[in-house]
Amino acid sequence: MTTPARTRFAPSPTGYLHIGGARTAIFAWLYARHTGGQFILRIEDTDRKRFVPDALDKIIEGLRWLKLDWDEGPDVGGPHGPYIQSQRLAKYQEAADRLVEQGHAYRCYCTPEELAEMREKQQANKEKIGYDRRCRWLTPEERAAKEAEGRSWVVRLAVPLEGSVTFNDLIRGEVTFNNEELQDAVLLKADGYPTYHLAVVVDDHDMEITHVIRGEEWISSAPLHVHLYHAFGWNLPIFAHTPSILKPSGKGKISKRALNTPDGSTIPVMLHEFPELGYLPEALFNFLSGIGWSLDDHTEIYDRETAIKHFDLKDINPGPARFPAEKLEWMNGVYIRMLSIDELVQRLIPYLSRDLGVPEEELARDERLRIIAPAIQERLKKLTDAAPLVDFIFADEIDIGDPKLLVPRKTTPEQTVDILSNIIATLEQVESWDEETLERALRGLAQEMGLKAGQVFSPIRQAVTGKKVAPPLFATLVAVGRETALQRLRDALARLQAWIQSQ
RNA sequence: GCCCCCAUCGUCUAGGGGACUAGGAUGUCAGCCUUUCAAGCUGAAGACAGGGGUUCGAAUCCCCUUGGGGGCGCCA
Repeated sequence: MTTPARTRFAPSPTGYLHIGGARTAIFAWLYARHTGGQFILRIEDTDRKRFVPDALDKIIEGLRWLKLDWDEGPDVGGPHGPYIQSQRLAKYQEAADRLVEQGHAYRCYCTPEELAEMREKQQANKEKIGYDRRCRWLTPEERAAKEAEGRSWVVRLAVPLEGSVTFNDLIRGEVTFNNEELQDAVLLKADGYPTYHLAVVVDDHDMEITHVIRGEEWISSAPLHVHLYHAFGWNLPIFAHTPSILKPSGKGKISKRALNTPDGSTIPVMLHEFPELGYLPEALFNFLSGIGWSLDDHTEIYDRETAIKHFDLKDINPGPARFPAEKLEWMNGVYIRMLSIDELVQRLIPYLSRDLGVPEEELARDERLRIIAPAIQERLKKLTDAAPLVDFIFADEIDIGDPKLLVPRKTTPEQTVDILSNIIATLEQVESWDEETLERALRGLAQEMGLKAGQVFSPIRQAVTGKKVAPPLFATLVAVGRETALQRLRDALARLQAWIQSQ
């Protein structure tokens, strides 16, 4: 067994959590659980301008829905709290002061306007863009003058001017940057809030994080963090930069809003959208864990216990991956089919209630739903697919549409009148209303009339469900019930006759 | 523009010098099953980006090219 790891997921409430972030969270969670360590949730809310009020709730809801539990976090507490960065400001300020005192950082008095001007000039002259470190070289007198002016300031890291930094990434191996490429990044903003760079390093150290697992967009700021760890005199954690998930088109990484797939359908990208769209959390978990990582060379469907057992950060494939949307549809269907009937019904109820306008308690009591459930189970890719498959059961009246739809292929309307009459007669006399009896009776009728089974079945389907495509016929009839089914057949017959007359 | 990361079937992946005539899955196509639609079963097509090395031997190691991704904010 590996030594217990402390990993964390640190979302920022500046927006909702997308599946790329959710996948990183899954990896961090899996590794903590695999090593028997702890998983920590930390909120990085140091950007006061971009704060989105309900983002945090949505993020937490989503993580809980995925059943990622954390051992320490804003809502559960822990020995290293608080776990919300805006409540830890004093720590960052102290840390920044310390760096300034020791000469690892300095106060910069440049205004945003001055910096913008500088960048413009750099662009115009095709120079390298970046802070020119003008405040790094200020003499004590100049500094005193700026302070006396009452100018506000930020704290910047005094990055080494020469040499290079190398750090080890568990997924990618050694990564080296020349110090010349690095910026004197801002650590503490004028409003007293830390930037990401200061806050992560201070918190990860403070919270004893052993493995920093985050998206690959952070890889280019990792050298900054390494310098910060050195400046503080702290040991480096182990880094693991997760590959990003690209749009299905492969153009750019996944961002906000639903995505268009090549076949014209759309897929959601925000974690909180998945529940309402009928995806199962265990399916999404399995699916997301399989992007950039695989259990072995042949297993696709596995539960989280199995994933925990086999997971290792070093097995993550470093290459970016497109979002394989079709595979999720398939996998969600697999998970739906693995549900017991009781569980399927339970999970279906909220969706049917929402889409059909029937109260949940009523659906829970309605045995017709339980009867039809086995018949629709293998037809569902998402829980939301159920409503259009069963709506006829709960409808007061069926719109059969064009009466011609009652007429099977290779059959005339007149013959269909005959067929329907016989069906009604047969069903009126059937001794019991169960699938087996109905099938025997209706197949017998077809044979008697010298018809193919489909010629008898399809008018029934159309009359009872109003659809060309519906769940298997006998289960459908049983679910609808004898009286309703017969009534719908009689209505259909009447409409067909009326239509023939009018021709 | 500069820096960093990456590169196996359309897509997600297995592979970490000989076990590779490159495995699985999805998607596609065909057949079977069949009352519609599914599901299921069977089968087919389908990849080591290109070029140089290293080696007896390279999908696997090195270099270059190409292509993709990311970063270059008082945003995370």
